[in-house]
Amino acid sequence: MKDISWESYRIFLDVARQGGLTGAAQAIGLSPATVGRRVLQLEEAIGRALFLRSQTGYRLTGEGQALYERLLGMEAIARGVESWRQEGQGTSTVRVMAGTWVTWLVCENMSAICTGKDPFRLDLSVSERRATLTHREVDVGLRAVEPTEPALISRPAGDVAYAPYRRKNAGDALADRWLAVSEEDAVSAYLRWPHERTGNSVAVIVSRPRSLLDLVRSGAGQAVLPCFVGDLDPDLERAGEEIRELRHHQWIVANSEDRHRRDIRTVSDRLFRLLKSHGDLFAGKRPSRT
Amino acid sequence: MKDISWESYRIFLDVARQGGLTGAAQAIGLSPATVGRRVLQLEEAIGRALFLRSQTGYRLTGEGQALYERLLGMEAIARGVESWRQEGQGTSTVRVMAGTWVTWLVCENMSAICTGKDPFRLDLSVSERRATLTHREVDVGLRAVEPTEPALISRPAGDVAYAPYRRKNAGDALADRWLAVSEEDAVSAYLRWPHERTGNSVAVIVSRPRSLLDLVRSGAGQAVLPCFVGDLDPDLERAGEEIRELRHHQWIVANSEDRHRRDIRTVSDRLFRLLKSHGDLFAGKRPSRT
DNA sequence: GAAATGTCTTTCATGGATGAAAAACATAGC
DNA sequence: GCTATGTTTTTCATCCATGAAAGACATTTC
Repeated sequence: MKDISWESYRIFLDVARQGGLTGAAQAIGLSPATVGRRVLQLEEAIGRALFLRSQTGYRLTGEGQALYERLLGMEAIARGVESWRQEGQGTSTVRVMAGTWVTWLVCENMSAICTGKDPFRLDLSVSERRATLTHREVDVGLRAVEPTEPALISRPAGDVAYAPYRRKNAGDALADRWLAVSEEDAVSAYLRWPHERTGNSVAVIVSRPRSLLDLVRSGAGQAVLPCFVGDLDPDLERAGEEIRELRHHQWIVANSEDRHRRDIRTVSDRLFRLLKSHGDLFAGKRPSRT
Repeated sequence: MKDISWESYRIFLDVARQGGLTGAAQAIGLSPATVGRRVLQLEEAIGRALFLRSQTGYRLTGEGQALYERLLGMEAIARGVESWRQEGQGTSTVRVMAGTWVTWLVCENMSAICTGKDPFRLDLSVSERRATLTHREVDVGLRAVEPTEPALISRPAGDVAYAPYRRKNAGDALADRWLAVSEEDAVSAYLRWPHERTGNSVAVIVSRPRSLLDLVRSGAGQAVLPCFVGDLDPDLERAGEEIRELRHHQWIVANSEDRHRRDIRTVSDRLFRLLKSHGDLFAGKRPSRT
C-alpha cells in the first residue's frame, strides 16, 4: 500500500487554516489548481471526505477536523526543526509555551523579555495542555507540575494562587452565577473547579479562558481566576477567599540539550525574573496597587 | 524563503534508518537516484551536512543525528494518522507504548493480548520516556505517574517494586560491581539509582536496560531490576531488600476520545488483566514459582 | 437585476522530477 | 590478486506534476 506523502499533510494544514485553496496556494507557493489536486489525492488516500467544498471556500468536515488536530503535532515539530535550522544562520527564534494568563502577563511586559535589540525572535504559543519539550516543539515551557524527564531542566518559579472574582460593587447578586469554560476545554484544575464544586450553577460557558476575564469585567458573573490576573485588574474584586486546593507551584522548563543556546538561556532567565518580580502577586498576597 | 518539503523529512528518516539509499528507496518506493537527490536537496536547504557518504552506505553525522531525533516525533504522529485512517477500513492497528520490562512481559504473554483471531494488529513500541498520548502517537500507554490531562483516561494497574539482583550462588564477590545504563539513557528513577546511590562503583555500563538482565544472568555483577523480572528468572536471586524509594504505581492510559474504539478498549482491558494477574509479582511479594 | 469580485475547477502545454541503465567504486570471498 | 556483489553516482529519455488561463459558479455591491 502506497504511503501518504507527508507533503500533502502540510498542504492540508494550510488549506484548513486558510479556509480555501487560494489562500493556501499563496502560503505554500503553489497554484490553487495544484493545491486542489493534492487535497483530492489526500482524500482519496485517506478514504474520507475532509472538506466541504463550496464556491466560497473549503470547510473542514468532522473527520477533517480530527485529522487537523492530529497533524498540528507534526507541524509543531516541523517548526522546531525550522528554528534548529536557523541556529547556524544568525537569526534565531525562541519558542515559548505558556498558559493563557502567563502569556497575557508576558505580552503586557514584552519589553522585559524581548526587545528590538535582541538577536532573536520570540514565538509565543498559548496552550493549556502540557508542551512536549522532549520532542522539541518548543524551547521553553511553563508548567504546573515538575517534570520527571531527566532530559529537561526545570527551575521553580514560585506559587500560583487562585480565587473567585467579580466586578467591583456588583454585590451578592452574582453569588451563584458562575462563569466557566466548557468541560472539554477545562484542562486545568482551576478551569474544572466551577464544574466540580459549584453544583450546576454555571451560568455562562465560553471556550477560551481569556473570555472569562472579559465576562467578569462586564459583570456577567463570577469566575475563578489566578490572583495575579484578578488582583491586577482595578475593576475587579475578590468574591471570596483564595481557593487553597488550586494553589500550585510553577516551573520554567527547557530541554537540557539546549543549555548552551544563549538566546534560550536569555529568554529563560528573563522569564524567571519577570515571574519572580511578580511573585507576591502570583502567590495571592494582594500588594496594594492601582 | 522556500520551506522545506515535509516529504524530504520522511525520505531522510528512511535513509537514516536503512543506512543507505538503496534500502530507503525500496522502503519508500522511489529509485536510489531520486532518493540521493532529495537528500542532497535537504542538506542544501538545511545548510548542514547530514550524512557521511561512502560507497558502502550513508551514516548520520552529529547534526544528522540531531535532526533524526527531532523527526522521530513527526513520524510517530504520522503513524497515528495512518492507524486512524485504517479504522474505517476493517483492519486496525492498536499502538501500545510501554517500558522495556512491561514490553518484555507482554511479549512473553502475547497470546493474552492479541491472537490471530483478533481483528486488529498490535504495534508495540518500547520507550522509557513518556508517550504523548495527547498527540495520538500511541493509543494505549503505560505510565508510572498518573496523567493530569483530562483528555486522557487512566486506570490504576497496581504497584511496581524494585530490588537488586545477582546470579544465584554468586556469593558476595559482586557486592560492589553494579551494572547500569549510561547516564544519558537513565530516564527512569530505577535506572538512575545506581548512579546516585552506589558511589561510583558502577562496573559496567550499557545503553539498553534490556542488557542489564543479560549481564546479571552472566554473572557480571548486580543490577536494579523490577521484581517481576528478577523474581521470575530462576537463575537470579535478590542481592538485597526491595528498594522502597523506587516503588511506584502504574497506570494504563488511553485517549478518552478513543473510548468508543472497540479494539483499543479490548487491548486496554486485556493489558489490565495481564498486569492484575501478575499483581503480586509486580509488587515484589515473591510468590513461589519455578 | 446587472455588474463586479471572489471563489473553485478544468484544460492544456511545458519543464522539472523521475527511473532505467550504465559507470564508478568499495568490500568481501576465495 | 581477481571476481562477485553490493554500494553510490551519473547520464539521458520520458512522463507526470505543475502553472497559466479560461470556464463555471456563488456572493456581494451598486
